[in-house]
Amino acid sequence: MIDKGRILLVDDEEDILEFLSYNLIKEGYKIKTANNGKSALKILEKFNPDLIILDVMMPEMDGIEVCENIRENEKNDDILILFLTARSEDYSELAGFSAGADDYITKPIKPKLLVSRVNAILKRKRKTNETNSPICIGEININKSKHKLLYSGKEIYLARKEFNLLYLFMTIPGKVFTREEIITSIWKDAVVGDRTIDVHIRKIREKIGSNHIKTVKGIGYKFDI
Amino acid sequence: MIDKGRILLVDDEEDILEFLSYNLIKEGYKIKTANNGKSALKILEKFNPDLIILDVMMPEMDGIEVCENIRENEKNDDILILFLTARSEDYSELAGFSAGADDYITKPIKPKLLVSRVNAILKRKRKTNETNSPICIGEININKSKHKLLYSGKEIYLARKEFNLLYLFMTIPGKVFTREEIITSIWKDAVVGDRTIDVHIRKIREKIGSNHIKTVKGIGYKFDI
DNA sequence: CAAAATGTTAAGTAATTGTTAAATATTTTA
DNA sequence: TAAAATATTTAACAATTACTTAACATTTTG
Repeated sequence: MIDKGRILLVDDEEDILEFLSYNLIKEGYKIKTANNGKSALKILEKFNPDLIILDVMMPEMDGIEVCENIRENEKNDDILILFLTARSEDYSELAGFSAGADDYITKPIKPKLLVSRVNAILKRKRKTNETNSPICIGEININKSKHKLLYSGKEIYLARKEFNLLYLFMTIPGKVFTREEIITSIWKDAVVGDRTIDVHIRKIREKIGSNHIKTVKGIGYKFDI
Repeated sequence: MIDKGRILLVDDEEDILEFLSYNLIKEGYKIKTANNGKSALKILEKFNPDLIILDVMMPEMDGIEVCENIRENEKNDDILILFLTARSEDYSELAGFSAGADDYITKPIKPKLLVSRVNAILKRKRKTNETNSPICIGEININKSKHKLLYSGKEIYLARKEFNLLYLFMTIPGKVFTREEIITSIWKDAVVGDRTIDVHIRKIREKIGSNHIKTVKGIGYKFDI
């Protein structure tokens, strides 16, 4: 069967893990399970799931906390998180979303609903990943999903921030991205010093030459062939 | 009826031109037609279409060639190109995209599909243009989001204030902008000396010639072709 | 022609970006 | 997990570019 996606299930109740596993394996998903937040975080390192289904109510570390932990690491930006919540715990919807969840399902879980929800959310993910499809401009070929940059056919390694910057510029060649736009898009409104962007730009230029990323003084930077 | 957009149709078969015209006019588009590549390029200069629908198979100059010709001129960056191709000519998809096409439709053409495709592609265009759509007047083409000024096809760099000034004038060609209007729009009520505007105007004139920005003594400045 | 408005220049000032190297964080490796 | 290797950010300073001003010239208008 084709690889429909990888899902990590996190719940303290073994029954629920089994129930979820059963239904999702039947659909063709690759499943791993964890019965607490800590082991979830551990499995996460190796398993590289597309989606994590997380019970909100767990002893020790609850789902919200686990979610925040996951979201802290930028590396996990692409992982979807779906909460399981009892119908009564209404608050969890809010808390969950602000912690970085992408969707939630209320217990009791109906198999059909679960499956269709999971299908939908992963389908959406595949779609947005497609938009992250490789961009080829002139001699420069950049592939986000593979984190790979080819310059005149040979591979050049860019660190993550460098890569994301260059990729951003290349999504709309010629457009001048203001510093503000860059910050909100790459740093998600984190506060970084004034020269941080410049330093990254410098490093990119060091690697691909200084002709492609142009400075528009007073406005921002843009990519040009 | 509102102006939904301007489309240039290029095909060597009169039947198809009529068929396309009929369906697109009904949708509210302004149409011009050409039955070969050469005349298409000629019409292009005056008509300034949003979209060109181009038959791949034409005698003399084929669609790919016409497309490349159009794309050669940077001024036409914003024009969308849609290919008409027979289902068998699979290669044309690839060749077309690499020549700079934005989409393609296979013959035989179904009216509904055609219309929905055209609507979609032009809707997308309007959306991306809405923010800072490029303005093209005579030989002058100014694109705010790219911070780019083309004069007779070649790029001229303007500093930020110069650029904003020229862009402001070009948003309403012919309108006289008073000094007060200019100040509030460009300087956001900062206090600047009496000659500041003049100096910027002078620099713009130095770069694009002194015919386009005209002084209206006692009132302000305006853009004219 | 005189007053008012605008044009021109060069120089001073301000603002923005580039460049380092070192300090922190993070990730990988052993 | 500790050490090593990478990545990211900061801070100080240099370099560059943009902007404004002021003094004077020129043009326009009544």
